[in-house]
Amino acid sequence: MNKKVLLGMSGGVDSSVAAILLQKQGYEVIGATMRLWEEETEKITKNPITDAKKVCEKLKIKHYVLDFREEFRNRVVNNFICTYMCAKTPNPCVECNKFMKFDAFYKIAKELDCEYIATGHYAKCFYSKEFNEYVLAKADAEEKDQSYFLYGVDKSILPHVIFPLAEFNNKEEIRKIAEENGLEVANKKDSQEICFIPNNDYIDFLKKEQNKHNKCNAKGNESNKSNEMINLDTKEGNIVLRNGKVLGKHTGYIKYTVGQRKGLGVSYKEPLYVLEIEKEKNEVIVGTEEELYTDTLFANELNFLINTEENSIDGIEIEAKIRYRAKPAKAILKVEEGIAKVKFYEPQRAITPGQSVVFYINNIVIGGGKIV
RNA sequence: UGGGCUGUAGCCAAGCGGUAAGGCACCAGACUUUGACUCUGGCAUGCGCUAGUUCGAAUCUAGCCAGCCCAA
Repeated sequence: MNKKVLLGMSGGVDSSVAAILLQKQGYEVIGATMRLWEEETEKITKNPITDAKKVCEKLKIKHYVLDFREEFRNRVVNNFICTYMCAKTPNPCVECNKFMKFDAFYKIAKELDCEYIATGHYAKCFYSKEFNEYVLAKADAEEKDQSYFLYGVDKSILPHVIFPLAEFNNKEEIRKIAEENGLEVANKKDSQEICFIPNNDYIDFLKKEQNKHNKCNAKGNESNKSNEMINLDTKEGNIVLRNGKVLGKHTGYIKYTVGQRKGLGVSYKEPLYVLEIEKEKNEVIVGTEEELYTDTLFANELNFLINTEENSIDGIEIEAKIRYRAKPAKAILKVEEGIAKVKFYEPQRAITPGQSVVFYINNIVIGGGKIV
C-alpha cells in the first residue's frame, strides 16, 4: 500500500506539526512549499520557504519548492481584482484552496507518486457511511474550523486528502508538540491577513495591480475591462441612504463592503453601515444596522461535495454559513438551473455578494457557492 | 438697510441655570488564514467674542463678530 503523502507546508506551526503527526502514523512524508507571489512572499508571510526547509531538515524529510506564481496570479489574484471591480467582495482563500492547494498541488503529488496530500487546515475528511462516500467536515475545534474555505474543491480529491489536525481542539497542544520536537517555529505567530498583500492594505494593492492583470475571469464582467479598471480607487461617487438622500462622497467603491461601518466619513444620528454597492450608479448605499438583515440569498458558481444524484438537495433543510466567521444558520436550500436559493429561518446580518455561502448537514460540508 | 434664525471637538449633533450625551473620523489594543463586523481604551478645563447677573452660566442679559433666510 502506498503511504506516501505530499504535505503542504507554510512554514508555520500547524503544517509543521502535521508533518510530525503523519510520520507517527507511518506515512512517508514529503514536504512542499508553494511559491505563490513574486519574490516578496518571503517577506510578507514570514519566510515560509526558509522555515519549512528547516523543519524538514529537522524531521529528515524531503522538501520541494513549487513555483505556482503564474497560476496564482491567473486564478487567485486576477479573481480578487475582478471581483472588487464588479463591486463585490472576494474571498481569495476560497480560490486558492480550490485551484492551488487542492488542484495544482495534487497534480504534483501524483507526479511524485504520492497517493495523498495533506495540509495543516483545521478540517476533517473521512468516509461517511451515511453518504456512502468520502466527505469534508468541520474540524472538532469549531472555533478554528476552516472547512468553510474548502467547499470549492473538486469532490474527486477527497479520498486523497488527509487533515492531520482534524481532531485537535487547542492550539497550545500543537505548539507543545512543536516544542517537544525541537521545532523553532513552535512560537511563530499565527498567520493572518491576505497572504499576497503587504501591510494588509488591499486598496493600495488594487491601485498598483488593477492595470497589470491581463484577463478578467470574474463572472459577469468578461467585457470591456480596460476603461473601467482605471482609477477604481479614486473614482468619486455618492454615499446615499435607501431613500436616495445624499449624505456624502466616497472615493471609489472598492473601498467598501456590505456591513462595513468604518471609513464612511458621513455623520448621522446613529451608526451607518454599507447596505449595498450600486456599481452602475457608482453609489454606496448606507443605512442603519437593522436594515442589514435579510432572510434570503442567491448563490451561483455552485460546487457540491456529495453525490447530488443520489442525495436530494432540493428543498432540504441545511445550515448555511454566509462568511467565515459567521455562525451557521438553519435555512431551506433550493437549487434551480445552477442557482441556489437559500431561505433562512432567521434573517442574517450583512449578506455580502462575492462572499461564499457554505451548506452543512451535521457538520458535513454539502457544498456552497458565491453569493450574488 | 429693516425683520427672523443660527454659531458646542476635524465633521454632524444633544444639552436650555448646577459643573460638556451620542454618532462619524482618528489613535492604541483584542479578536481573525478574505474583506468586514464586534469588543476594550483614548480623544473639548471648554460651548463665536467681550462684559454683566448669579454661590454657580454652554444655558439668563447687553454689545460686538460671523453665517443663513425673508423683505425693499
